[in-house]
Amino acid sequence: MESVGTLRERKKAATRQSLHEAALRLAMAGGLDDVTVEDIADEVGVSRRTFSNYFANKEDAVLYADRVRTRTLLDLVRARPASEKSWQALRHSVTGLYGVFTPRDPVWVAQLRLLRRHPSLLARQAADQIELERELAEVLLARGASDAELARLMAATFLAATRTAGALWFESGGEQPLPELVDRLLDRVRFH
Amino acid sequence: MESVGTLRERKKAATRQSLHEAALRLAMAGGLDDVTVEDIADEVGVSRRTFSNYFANKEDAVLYADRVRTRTLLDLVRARPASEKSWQALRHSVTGLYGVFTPRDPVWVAQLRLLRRHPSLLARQAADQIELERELAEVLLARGASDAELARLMAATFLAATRTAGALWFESGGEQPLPELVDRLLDRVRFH
DNA sequence: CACGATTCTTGCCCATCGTGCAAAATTGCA
DNA sequence: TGCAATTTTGCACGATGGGCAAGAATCGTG
Repeated sequence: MESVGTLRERKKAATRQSLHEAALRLAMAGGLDDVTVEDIADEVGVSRRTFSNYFANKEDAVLYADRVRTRTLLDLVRARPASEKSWQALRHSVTGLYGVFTPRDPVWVAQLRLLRRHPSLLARQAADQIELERELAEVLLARGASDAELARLMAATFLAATRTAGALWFESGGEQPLPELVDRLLDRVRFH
Repeated sequence: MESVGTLRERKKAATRQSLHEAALRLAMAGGLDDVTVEDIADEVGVSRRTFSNYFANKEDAVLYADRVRTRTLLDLVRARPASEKSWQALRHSVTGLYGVFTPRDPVWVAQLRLLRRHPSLLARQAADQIELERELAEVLLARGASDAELARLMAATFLAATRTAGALWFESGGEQPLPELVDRLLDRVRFH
């Protein structure tokens, strides 16, 4: 199971992943505030300075998987048939996302709980989303959305809706399947 | 023009406002990164430690007016006649908001430019919005929204749309009036 | 394989930050 | 006016992010 890329690249990827996992693990265990950057670096066997070469701060490290998932979403949208309307493409893509990353993964659940509770994580996550919003709008436009304004509005609304679904799902203790919740919320919004 | 409250309260409010204005002014002038908390405190004639008694960090200080505006929005929504549907109440409230805070205020424009550019401000602003989202949903529900899920979805969508309108308005260099843009975007969204 | 060129890691340093704490200053109230 | 409550300030401390340069690891090529 040799991954692609040169040894250097693979090592960097491994280190980044390790740092992310360590950050997540430690934050889940003791609470984000009680974890220092140094703790995370030590856990991985790397210097504090090296941590900074990979992530700007612990929040970024914790949310790394989120950003990866984000990239995947963009790819999924790009891969949808051009005949599909924008909103439909988004709905199908997010369904595909939940296929790739099993929503029942306990780590993911725990992370979500953490996110809901910690303001500084919420802030970073929201900032990431705003950046994503732009890219998503571009993709929609390239796919043939009627106008730039609508593309931006749809991207923003889509992300707001999925985020809300996540919030509701977490608050409800995960009783109803997340994919259904997401789908239902997205279905309640219309554009014209 | 004696404001309400005891002298202490008025002084605190004045200090807070001064710190906010100083933070905004300095950040607009030299860029947020080149402004230290100490700079802001000095500008107001107060100690660094006192700054911390009012704001957690410079971003919070810069965005203080935003949070005030946010409060106003909540009040406006609460004040709408109960007969109005949720979405209409939101649309009318935001119109009222732009009546209170003149959208052509150059300070507000400059702040918006700043916000669009600076990641750490985006992050804080987004975090504030998420908190607002919750309260807004509560208000909608209290006003008679059909269900909690819809209330949350509407609150999130509404904020996403207004934020998008602001972004588009800024990017277009403010050529079309912001209120119109907001109204048009909000009009393009429907729920059921 | 060898070796120069890249790229990554580390340690050191420093300005800044957020905050607990206690003393000093200011304001409220009787 | 004088005591109580609140606010401001200085001090100290651990933590942070990032510039810089030396050392280590990896790469590509001959």
